Amino acid sequence: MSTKPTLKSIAADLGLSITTVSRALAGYPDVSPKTRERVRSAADRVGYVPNESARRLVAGRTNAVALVLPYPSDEAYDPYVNDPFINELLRHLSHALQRLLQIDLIVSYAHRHDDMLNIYQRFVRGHRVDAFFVPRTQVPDPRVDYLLENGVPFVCHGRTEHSDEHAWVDTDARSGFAAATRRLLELGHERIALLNLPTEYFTSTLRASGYTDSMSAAGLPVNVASCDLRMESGYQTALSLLQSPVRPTALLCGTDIVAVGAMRAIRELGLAPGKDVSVVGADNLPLSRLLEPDLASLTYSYEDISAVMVDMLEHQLVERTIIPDHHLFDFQLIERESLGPCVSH
Amino acid sequence: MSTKPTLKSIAADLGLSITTVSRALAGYPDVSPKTRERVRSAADRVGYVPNESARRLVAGRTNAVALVLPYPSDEAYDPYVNDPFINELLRHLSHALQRLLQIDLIVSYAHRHDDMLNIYQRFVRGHRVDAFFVPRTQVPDPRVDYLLENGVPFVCHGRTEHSDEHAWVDTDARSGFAAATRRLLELGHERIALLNLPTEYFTSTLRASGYTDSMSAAGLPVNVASCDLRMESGYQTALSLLQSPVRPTALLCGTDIVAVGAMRAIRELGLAPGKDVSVVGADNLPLSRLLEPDLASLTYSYEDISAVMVDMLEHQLVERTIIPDHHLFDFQLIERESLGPCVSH
DNA sequence: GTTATTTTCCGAAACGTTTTGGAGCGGGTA
DNA sequence: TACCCGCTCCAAAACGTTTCGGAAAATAAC
Repeated sequence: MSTKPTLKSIAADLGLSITTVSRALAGYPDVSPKTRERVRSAADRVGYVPNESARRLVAGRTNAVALVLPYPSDEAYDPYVNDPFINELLRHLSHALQRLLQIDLIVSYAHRHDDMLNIYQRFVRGHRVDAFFVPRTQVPDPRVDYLLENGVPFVCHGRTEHSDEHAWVDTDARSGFAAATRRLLELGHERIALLNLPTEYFTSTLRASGYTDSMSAAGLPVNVASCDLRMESGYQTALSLLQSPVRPTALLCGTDIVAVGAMRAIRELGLAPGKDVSVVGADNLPLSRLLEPDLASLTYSYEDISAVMVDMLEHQLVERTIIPDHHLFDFQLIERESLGPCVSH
Repeated sequence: MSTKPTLKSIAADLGLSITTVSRALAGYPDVSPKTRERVRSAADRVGYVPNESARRLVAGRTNAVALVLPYPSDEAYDPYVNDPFINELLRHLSHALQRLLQIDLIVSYAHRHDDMLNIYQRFVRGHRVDAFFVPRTQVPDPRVDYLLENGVPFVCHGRTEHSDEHAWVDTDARSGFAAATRRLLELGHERIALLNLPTEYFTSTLRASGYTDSMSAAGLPVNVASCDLRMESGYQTALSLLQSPVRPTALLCGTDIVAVGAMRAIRELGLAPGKDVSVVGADNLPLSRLLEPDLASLTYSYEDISAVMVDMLEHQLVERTIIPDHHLFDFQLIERESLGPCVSH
C-alpha cells in the first residue's frame, strides 16, 4: 500500500507535469491521445482516485447533501411511525444521488427545532454540504426560511408557505383523500370519521379538505378528530370516536400508524376491523402488509418521488442557486382487507 | 450575506495575521487574552465557521464515517425486515457521532456484493471517509477483508472470521437463545422448533447453538429449519413445520419479521398464536409491539450498542489505525402475549 | 526559409486551513 | 553590558486539486 497515489506521484513516475496528468484524466482535448492513454493506464494501475477534499476546496462545492431528521426520543411521536417513511425516502434518495451524481448523502439527527437550525447553520457555514433535502414540511417551517434567506438549494418533501419560491414534491393529498372518501361512500358508508394528522404538518390541511369535499358533496356531516403520529394516539382517538352515540362505520386515518392504533381500538370494543368498521390508512408503510387484516392505504411510489427530488436538486446544484419547481404525485388507494362494505343497518 | 467569512477576511478586518486568528480561535496559549477576545467576538459577529474541506485537506482526515447498507430491491429479503433494525442503528450512530465527535455520517446503499466493494473502494481511495461501520457481518465477509488489508478503521456489528483483528460489538446470541429456549421449556414446551436465519450471517450459528445447548441439556430433540429474512419465508417455513405429524408447540424465530410470518401461518391453520403455539422473535423490532398479539422478543439496547460502537471508532480515529476490541451485549427476553404456557396434552 | 498556426505540454496561482520555525520586544538576572 | 527567557505575533510552507495563461514543439502556409 505504501503511500496513497496522487497526481504528483503519477506525474513523477511518468515524467509529466501535474497539470498534464490532471487534464489527461479529466479528458481535456489539449493532451495527445498517446499520453492520455499512458496516464490512464498508470492511474488505473495504482488505483488512483482524486482526493475529494482537495477537489472540494478548489471547486468550492462539496458534492454532499444533507438530510436532517428529527430524533424521536422526547418528541410527540414514536420511532415506529416515523421510521418506515423516512427509511424509504432515505434509501431511494441516497441511492439515486450516488448512482447518478456521485454525491454523498449525510444523515443527521436533531432533537428539537432550535437544535435543528443549529445543525443547518453548521452545515452551511462550514461548507459541509451544497444542499438539503427537507422532509415533512410544516407551517411555519424555520428550516425553509433559513435556507431561502441564505440562498442554499434544497428540495422539500411537502409544500410550505413559500411553495412558489423553492423546489418541492408532494402527494396530491386533497384528491387522494377525496377519492378515498368517495370510495367509502360507494361502499355504503355514511358515518366516516377522519383521524387527521397534527395541524403543523402542511399536508394535514390538504388531507382534511379532500375528505371534507367529498363528504359535503354527498351532503353528509364531517367528523374530524386530530391525533399525533403515534399508535397510542390513534388508539385513544379511535376509541372515543367509536364510543360516541352514532358510531362511525369507517375510519379514514392520516397515516398508517394511526390506523394500526385504530384497528386495535376496534378490536378492543369487540368489533372486527374491515367488517364492522372499515379502516383506511395513508402512506402505505411497509408494516401495513404485515397486519391482520392487512391495511388498505393511500400510496405512492417512494422511488419515483425520490427520483424527481434528486432531479430537482441536480438542476440547482449545476446552477448553484435556488430554482423553484414542483411536482405532484397521485395518491392511490390500495384496497386490502381492512376495507369493506358498510354492514350496519 | 455577501461573501463567506474566512480567516483571511477576519484577519484583514482586525489588522492581524491569518496565523494569529487561527491560533486564537483554536485556543493556543501564544496569543494574548486581549487579542483572543477581539478575534473571538469578530468571528462570532460574522458567524465564522472554518471551511471543512480546507481543514480536511490539511489534516488528511475527513471527519466523516460511512455506513454502507444493502439496497434491498432484488435481494432475498424485503425492506420490511431490514429497515427497522438498520434505522435504529443509523439513528443512534449518527446522533452520537455528531454530538460527541462532530463527525458526519454518510449513508450509502449498494446492490450486490461486488457493487458493495466498489463503494468501499471509492470511499477509501477518494479520501471521502476515515472509517466505516459494518453492519450484519457475514462469513466470509469481503468488506472486512478489504478494510483489514487496507488498514482502514472500522467497527462491526456482529462477529466475523477475523474477530480478533478488529473492533466489533455483538449480542450474546448464544446465551440469549439458550435462555429463551430454557424459558420455553419452563413453560412446559417440549416440541420447540427454531426458524433460523440464513447461514451466511455469523450470528445464525450462534443462535442455533444456544438453542441446541438448552434442548440437549433437557434431553430433547432439536428441530432446526432455515429461512431467510422475509415474512413470506417465515410463513412458509412455519406452515410446513406445523403440518408435520408432531406439531411444535413453540416457534423460536431468528428475527421478528420471521416471527410475523410464523404467526400468520399459525392463524392460517386455525390456531391461536400465544395460546396454541407460542412464538418468540429476536431483535425486538419496533413493529413487534404493533402486532396482535404483541410479540415476545429477544432484545438489547440499540442506543447502548451504538454508543459503544462510536466509542470504539473514536479510539481508532485518534490513533489513525485499526485497534481490535470487542463488547458483548446481553440479549434479554421481553415476554409479551405471543408467549404462553404449553397447553397441548 | 521564414512566418503563421495548431498541437501539446507546463509553471504558477488559487481554494482556506493548520503548523513550523522563527522574529521582535520587554524584563529579569548575572 | 550581555545574556536568557517568556510573551506575542507572523511569514511561509504544506495539503492535492483545478485552471489560467502562456511556452515549446510540431506542423502548415506562404
